[in-house]
Amino acid sequence: MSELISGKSLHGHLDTMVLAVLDKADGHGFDVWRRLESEGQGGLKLKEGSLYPALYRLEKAGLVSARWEDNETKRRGPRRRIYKITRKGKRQLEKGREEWEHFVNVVGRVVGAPA
Amino acid sequence: MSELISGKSLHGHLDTMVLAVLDKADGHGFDVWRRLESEGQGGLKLKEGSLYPALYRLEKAGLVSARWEDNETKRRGPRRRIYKITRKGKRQLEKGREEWEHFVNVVGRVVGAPA
DNA sequence: CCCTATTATTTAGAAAGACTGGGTAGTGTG
DNA sequence: CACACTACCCAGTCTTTCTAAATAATAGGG
Repeated sequence: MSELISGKSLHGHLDTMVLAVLDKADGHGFDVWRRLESEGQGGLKLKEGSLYPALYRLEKAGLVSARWEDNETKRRGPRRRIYKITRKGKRQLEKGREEWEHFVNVVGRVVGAPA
Repeated sequence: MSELISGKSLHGHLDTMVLAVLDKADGHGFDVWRRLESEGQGGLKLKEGSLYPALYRLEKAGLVSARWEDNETKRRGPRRRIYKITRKGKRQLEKGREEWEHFVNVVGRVVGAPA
C-alpha cells in the first residue's frame, strides 16, 4: 500500500536517476520517462512537466548532450531529441551514487526501525 | 568525502526524522536539533531555520503537541517549548517509515550500483 | 480525405520545503 | 555590567517538482 513516489520526496534525486538511465543507453525524453517508470517497477510517478525541465537542467550543466533525431523512420509524432550522457555526466553520476548511499545511511539511521 | 546532507535531498524526509527522534523521547526544539545531528553522526547539516518550521508544521498537523516548560530549574536561556509525539504522530511515523523503505527500494533500484 | 489516437515535446504558473541570515530573549559567569 | 551561551523566531529567497494544459507530427480507420 505504499504511496507512489512523487513530489517532495523525490527532490534532488531525479537528476541522478535520469543520469543512471541514460548511462545504460541514450534515449529521448519520452523513452527516459518510460524507462524510469519501468525500472521503478510501478513505484515511481513522474510527470513530463518534471522530466523535461530536469533534462534541460542536465543539458545546461553539461551533464548530457542532446541532438535532434532525423525523422527517417516511419512513426508518429514530432521530432525526438536524443539525450546522451557526457563524460562530465558520468563523473556526476558516480558522485550522485555516492551521495545516494550516504543519504540512505544517514537518514536511515535517524528514521530507524519500527520499534 | 560525502557531502553533508542538506537542502534539496532532505525534502520531505525531515518530518519523519523529527517524528522518529521525538518518538524516543520528548524534547524541545534545540534538543531535537542536537539529537538529529548526533544521530546522523555528523552527516547531517540542518539549520534551525528549517527545523522550527518543521516543528510548527507537525504541530499544526496534530502529529506533535507542544507545551511551554516551566523554567524552574536554574539554567540559561529563554523558556523552552517541549514537543511530544501524539498518537496520530506515531501512526504517521509508522507510515513514514514504510514510505522511507519504499522510497529507498525504488530509487535505489533506478540509481543502481556503480557499474 | 478528414478524424482520431498515439507519440513526443514544451511551457506557464503555483506550491512546497529547505536555506540564508539574521533578530530577540533570558541568565549564569567573570 | 558585559559577555557568552542557550533557545527560539522570522522574513525573504531559491530550487525542484507539480498541475494542467497547448502544440507537433503522422498512421490508420472510416
